[in-house]
Amino acid sequence: MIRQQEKQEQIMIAAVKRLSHFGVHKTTLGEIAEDLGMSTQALLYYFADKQTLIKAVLEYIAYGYLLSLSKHMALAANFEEALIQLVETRYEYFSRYYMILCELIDSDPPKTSDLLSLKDYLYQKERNILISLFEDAMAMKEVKGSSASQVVQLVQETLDAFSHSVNRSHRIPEEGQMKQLMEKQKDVIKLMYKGIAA
Amino acid sequence: MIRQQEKQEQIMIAAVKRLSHFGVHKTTLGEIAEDLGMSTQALLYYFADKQTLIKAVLEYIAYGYLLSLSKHMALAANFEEALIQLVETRYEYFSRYYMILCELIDSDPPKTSDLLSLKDYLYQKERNILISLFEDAMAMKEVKGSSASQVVQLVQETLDAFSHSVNRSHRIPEEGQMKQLMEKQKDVIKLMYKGIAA
DNA sequence: ATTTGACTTTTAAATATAAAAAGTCAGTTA
DNA sequence: TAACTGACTTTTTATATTTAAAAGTCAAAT
Repeated sequence: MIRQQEKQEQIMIAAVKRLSHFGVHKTTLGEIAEDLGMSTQALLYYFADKQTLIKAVLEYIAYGYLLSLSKHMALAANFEEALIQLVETRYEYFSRYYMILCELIDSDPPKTSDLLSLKDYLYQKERNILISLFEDAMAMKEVKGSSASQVVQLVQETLDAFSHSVNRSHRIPEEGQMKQLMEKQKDVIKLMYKGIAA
Repeated sequence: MIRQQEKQEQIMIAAVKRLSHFGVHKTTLGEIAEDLGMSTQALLYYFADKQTLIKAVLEYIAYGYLLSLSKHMALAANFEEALIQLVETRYEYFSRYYMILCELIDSDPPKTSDLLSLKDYLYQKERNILISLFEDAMAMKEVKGSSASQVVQLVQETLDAFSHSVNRSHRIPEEGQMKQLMEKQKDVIKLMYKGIAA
């Protein structure tokens, strides 16, 4: 029982490494297994199939993101700072796991509803964190009173829009391009913030 | 001489029709020629090759866009209205010529510098129109004093980002999806406007 | 409970083939 | 001589065929 979980974690760690370097398509179960000195079939014993493993990896990443986001948000002195932290945390995770994420987010044959619902879940969680902070900011008269969920959703969608504009044309994006994008996101967010600030 | 230009225009009109329905890849010179009751080679007499024809078509569209934009902008009572007109005019052209535009904007083998520079040209012209209006608005104390070109560029890039987020996954976007996108763009623009309003 | 060996099925990459479209050009037509 | 055609070559695109690799199954072994 205990060993089982340990092994699963080992596999996931190895999988994350491979996947974040080469993406889903260019990573085989055999390679992940080899990194751990085990056979493909042995690996399959712990994860029913590739899809299951990938789902586990994504949940692992999502969990880490939400944790990191909460931490950074907690440190922010006000809502504007929190928004900047949001952009930075998104950037960090997006560029670290770019290869995995983009293959799954904008895959041509729409992926299993499993993954879509994970995305929705993540989106929802992130929104809840932001809404809560926005409401605090309203209470503190930092921002004008308005529909928290509406404003927050717009923020999310705007950041998403910018993210989408990255990987156009299937090339691997350069580090610099990513950073530049983040700066743009910050600029827009700051301007939007001015629009809601009290 | 006169006839030459006439014929070229006829061809361009026919080309625009075909291209805006089926896009560049799915439209052949033969089809365009057939619509006009002429042979492919006859058509080739007026346009050296396909690329040249397409370039002409794009310039035609770009010209129309800038004209339409100027007209709508002139009617706007203030800068905020002008921005809304910008979103609407973009939407109109983007959805009308979607098939042509997206194939050229996000083509995998980066298209000839010809087309890229046309895009830059269009971008620049649009920016100039906006900068001029922004400066007027500054003079009228409608908006806070700030770097016109910086603000305008941010507006352009934000709208672009949203446009990019459409055609993900290569499907033909639905009318409703497009409209929804435009509404999002308006929301963001309005919020950004609040951030710059005096 | 965990792993392996021998297997089948599925998916992806590489190659070849055929068809359509693009483009050339000498020569005809008005 | 501007406008076009016919016969042609080259290029691109689509489709089928093959090949190899990866994914997945399962009875049997440890």
